[in-house]
Amino acid sequence: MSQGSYHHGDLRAACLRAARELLEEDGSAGLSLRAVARRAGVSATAPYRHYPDRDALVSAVAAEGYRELAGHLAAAHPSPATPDDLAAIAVAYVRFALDHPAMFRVMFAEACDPNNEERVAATAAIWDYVGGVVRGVFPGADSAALSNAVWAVVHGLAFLHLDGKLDAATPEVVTDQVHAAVNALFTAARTAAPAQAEA
Amino acid sequence: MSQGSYHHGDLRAACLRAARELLEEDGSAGLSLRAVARRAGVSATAPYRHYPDRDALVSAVAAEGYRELAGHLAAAHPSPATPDDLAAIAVAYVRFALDHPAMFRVMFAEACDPNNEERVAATAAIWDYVGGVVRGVFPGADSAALSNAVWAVVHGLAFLHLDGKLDAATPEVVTDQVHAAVNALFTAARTAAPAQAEA
DNA sequence: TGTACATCAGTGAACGCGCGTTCACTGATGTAC
DNA sequence: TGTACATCAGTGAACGCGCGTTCACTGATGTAC
Repeated sequence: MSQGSYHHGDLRAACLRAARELLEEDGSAGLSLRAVARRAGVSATAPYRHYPDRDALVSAVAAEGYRELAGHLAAAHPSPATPDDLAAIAVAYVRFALDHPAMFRVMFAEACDPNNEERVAATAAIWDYVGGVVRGVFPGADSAALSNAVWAVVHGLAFLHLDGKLDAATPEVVTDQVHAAVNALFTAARTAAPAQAEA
Repeated sequence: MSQGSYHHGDLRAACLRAARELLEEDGSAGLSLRAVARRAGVSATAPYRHYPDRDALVSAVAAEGYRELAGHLAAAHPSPATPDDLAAIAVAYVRFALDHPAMFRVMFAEACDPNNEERVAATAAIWDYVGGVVRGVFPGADSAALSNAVWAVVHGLAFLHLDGKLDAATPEVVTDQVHAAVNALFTAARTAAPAQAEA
């Protein structure tokens, strides 16, 4: 009973749901407390019972997004061990971004205040996850640097597709591009300039 | 005389300058036509002489950013031929993002309408530039896929640093991390899982 | 060189809008006796 | 079981704000004769 069925039923959850819908429909510009209240069928000030201010609601949306992304990645491959497995996870990451574009932006764009514990924890969790994958796929590598690099590749692909800088006409095209990009990266080094190849 | 010294002198340029200052000071939330006019010392409606609406001004800022980024990259290394040269360009890309965070976001974030010719052309120019670098450093590779991958790495590193997901305490730290990430990527493949290494 | 005129950059008042947030309130729910 | 009360989720009016944009205007500049 602690957070269910009072007057409205569960306004806290309803606000979150409304916020995500607005986000997907109108982008982050459309995400206002008043619009959320309107969509939840409630007075403009009702959400203040559950969120101290607008930022709190936005952070809650971001937190939910982080949890979903983590689940989505874990589901893509249970125990990745090869570059191909890694590519599958990369595809899942990019697909998540394209499936929830506005939420993905909320998760990773400027409103991110470094003081919000939930966000810091979520970021750390992603980093740890990527680190684990990298250590599994490339044992013995400089895992910190490589984790950054791998995260950057998938994150960059996600944003470039999201922003229309790369062709994202169909999910299949995106999947192929992500696969191709990751594979290209890991085969390029083998044919790299002699200066490094002989080192 | 076509676009200099009329009443104000050159309000068009003054608006652009004011817009960039506001962007760096308050983020994109602070970028309003009224604020631009205020900062340029001019009435709220004066900018309409030079920009039909707010979007036009924002697009002009983005276009300027693209031009500067291109120049910055070209200056980082005149004729890149090795992975190290490529790393130097990666550093330049990330540094540009951190030096002009709000403008970088304007250039690459959601407001990007696919119909704006200036933006499409700028994107194509960056892609071509990266493609040229990649072909120089990795002759014989799948240059389209690898170009996407390389752009994604630098773009991802830029955004992750920008959003505080990676440590960006000092320029030196960032430089080192970018170098490390790029190097890790191009050495990882050589120690990659056998499944691919033997293919 | 001097005057009349056209151009058009910049003005200032006004519009309607949606926003975040406050406040005192109402009325349904759960609880103590 | 029934009544009195406390709690607190949701209400609705109101606030001040800055925004984008319109409109008729003013007045400095450049140009034609």
